[in-house]
Amino acid sequence: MGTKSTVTIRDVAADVGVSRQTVSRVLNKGPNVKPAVRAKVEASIERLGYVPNISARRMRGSRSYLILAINDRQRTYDNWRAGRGNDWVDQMLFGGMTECEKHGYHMVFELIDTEPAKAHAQLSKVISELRPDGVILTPPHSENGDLADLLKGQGIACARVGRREGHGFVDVCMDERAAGEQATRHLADLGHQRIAYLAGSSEYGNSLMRLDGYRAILENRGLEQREEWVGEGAFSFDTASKVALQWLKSKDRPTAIIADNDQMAFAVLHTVERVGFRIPDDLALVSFEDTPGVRLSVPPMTAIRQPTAAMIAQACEGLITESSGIDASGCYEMPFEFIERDSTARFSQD
Amino acid sequence: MGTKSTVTIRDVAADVGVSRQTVSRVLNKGPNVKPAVRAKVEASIERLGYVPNISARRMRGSRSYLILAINDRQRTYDNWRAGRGNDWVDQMLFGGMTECEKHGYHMVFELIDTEPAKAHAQLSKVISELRPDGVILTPPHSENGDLADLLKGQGIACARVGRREGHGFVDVCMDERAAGEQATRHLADLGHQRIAYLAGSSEYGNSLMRLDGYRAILENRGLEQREEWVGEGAFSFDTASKVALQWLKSKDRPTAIIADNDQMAFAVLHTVERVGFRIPDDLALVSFEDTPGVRLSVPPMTAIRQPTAAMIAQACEGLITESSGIDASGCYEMPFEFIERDSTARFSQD
DNA sequence: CTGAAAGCGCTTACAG
DNA sequence: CTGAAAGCGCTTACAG
Repeated sequence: MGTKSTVTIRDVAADVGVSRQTVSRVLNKGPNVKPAVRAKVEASIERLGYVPNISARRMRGSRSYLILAINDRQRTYDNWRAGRGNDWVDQMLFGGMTECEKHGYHMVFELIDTEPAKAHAQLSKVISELRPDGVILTPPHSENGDLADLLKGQGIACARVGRREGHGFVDVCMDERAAGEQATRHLADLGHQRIAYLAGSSEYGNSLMRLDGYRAILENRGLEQREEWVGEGAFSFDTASKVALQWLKSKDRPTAIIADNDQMAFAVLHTVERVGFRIPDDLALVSFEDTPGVRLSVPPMTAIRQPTAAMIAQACEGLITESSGIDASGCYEMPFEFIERDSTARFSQD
Repeated sequence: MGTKSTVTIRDVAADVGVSRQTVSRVLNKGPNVKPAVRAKVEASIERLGYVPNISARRMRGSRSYLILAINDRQRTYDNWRAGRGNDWVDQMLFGGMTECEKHGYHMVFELIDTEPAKAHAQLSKVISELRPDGVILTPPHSENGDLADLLKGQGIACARVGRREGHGFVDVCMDERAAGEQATRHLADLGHQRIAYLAGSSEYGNSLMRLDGYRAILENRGLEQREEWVGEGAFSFDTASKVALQWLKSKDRPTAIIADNDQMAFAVLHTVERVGFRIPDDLALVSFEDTPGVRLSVPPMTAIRQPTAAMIAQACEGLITESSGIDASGCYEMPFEFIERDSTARFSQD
């Protein structure tokens, strides 16, 4: 029905015999429409196949029905080019599009540069062009205060992934500390006594929180803590390989390693192979991202799974609520998953 | 600069002391502006930080600067949920966003259902809302004539992935036959004489073309062709496993298998492991998609890599050209890549 | 080469 | 509860 060239609010108004404003009120679920009139308008909309034009809506109106999700250009391109199969973007879209659709919104995904000055200019440009109702910032842009200020200055709601302040922002995160605890507890429960932690970067707040969780469990279970069992892997394959090699060659070597991201977990995997050990028999391994490669590795890895889709969905919901004038700022902590696979097993003193 | 609340064309006009139409002409690179005036306007735009509002542009104007890319909802959700790491969507975005950005366009990605009636209604809705200048249809929607008609009926340019007709459409594809030839030639060059082909579905045109390429090389090289060496794997892991098992258990078994997609290639990998053979020593294997998992498998697989990003970029370019009133319809065949990894090796009669 | 007028399809105050 | 008017920021004919 109604695939005629273009049905406008005017056609519906004429069809029902009311003014355009009345149709607009029905569309926007406004008050002050007699139920009978509302019903007639709704019927006409259905029959004519009328769909509001988003561009027109946002001209005079205040809402654009657009949520803009921003990722870092460099990292995203690197991933795409490498075809590494990191599914961060997919999970963002999954969560974001699903949520937006529920509310009649559309998600637009854009990339901006890491470099602060460029990032500012590019974000400024895209919000001027698109005038989204809300913007989602992911790391590292979620850490950039200028960007957040720009958005707030233009009256655009802003969600930040991986932040936890709230205060005017829709912040979404996961409980990193609990994730660190979970990984460590799992290994302790399996009987491991010498558990090493391959950290990403001490500048990365979330890394620190996970590490806190690790330490808390070690403390709690009375397991040995050694400074050299906390390594700096710099989120890099090569650096992580070196650290892992050192650990594996040491006597009293760790029997389990927790890696702060998948890249480093793969480094451990390769290093273990190189020295002729086996996972999980000689070493248990837990990773922290659960990108697809982790499921296909040999053996498949036990991992913490970040709730990317859930975080973005929550961000969208918050942003959409905000743009209807209701305060939805705050910090939303989404539950992570822990997925046991074959890279961890009971430690057997042989 | 110019992060004031909102700079409009009016501000620029006032700043330079010309009319809004003149500014509009400069913006749209129209003729009939004195170079000196053009320069002054451009300088003012730069200084004021003016950025055209896309919604306003598409109201009176004919262009929306939006390209809509449509994927199948079911398949996309399945992939996302499974976290299988299929990077189709990523490659679409990679090619599409890069190209759109060059032309000042934005890409919007949307999902519609497979079921024809729903697909029609959903596409109709989203184009009414967004009024994109062009729409990219991917399989299976690219095969749906109704959808193409809907778009053309509304005067929206349409690109189709995997079609080759042209005729009013911007069709993009890869040379499937040549890909089939390439995979087969590679194996023949390595000395394989008994090469089997694990086909997807005979209803899928691209499958048939690849198969043609396979047969052509066999013919050309004088290699044995057996009917039972062309198996129907239905693009499914389980079905493909059965076919592969039968092949591997037969005497005079094939020494190489070409699989029509990665799912089936993985099935072969697992089956080989199950019967105690090794790849590439006992069997060479080539796959046809090169999703990320293929690079992480043990061993990494030799594969044809579909030019997804290039196809979508080409589709965007064609669509943008069309929307400026120039005919860009036709069939664009993009080059595929062939990536040799460790699942193929010289056949040694031992 | 440049500008005054009209209008795209909606929503926002403002009357009634 | 409903409608007549104005206007969002642009571009499109149409004059000059």
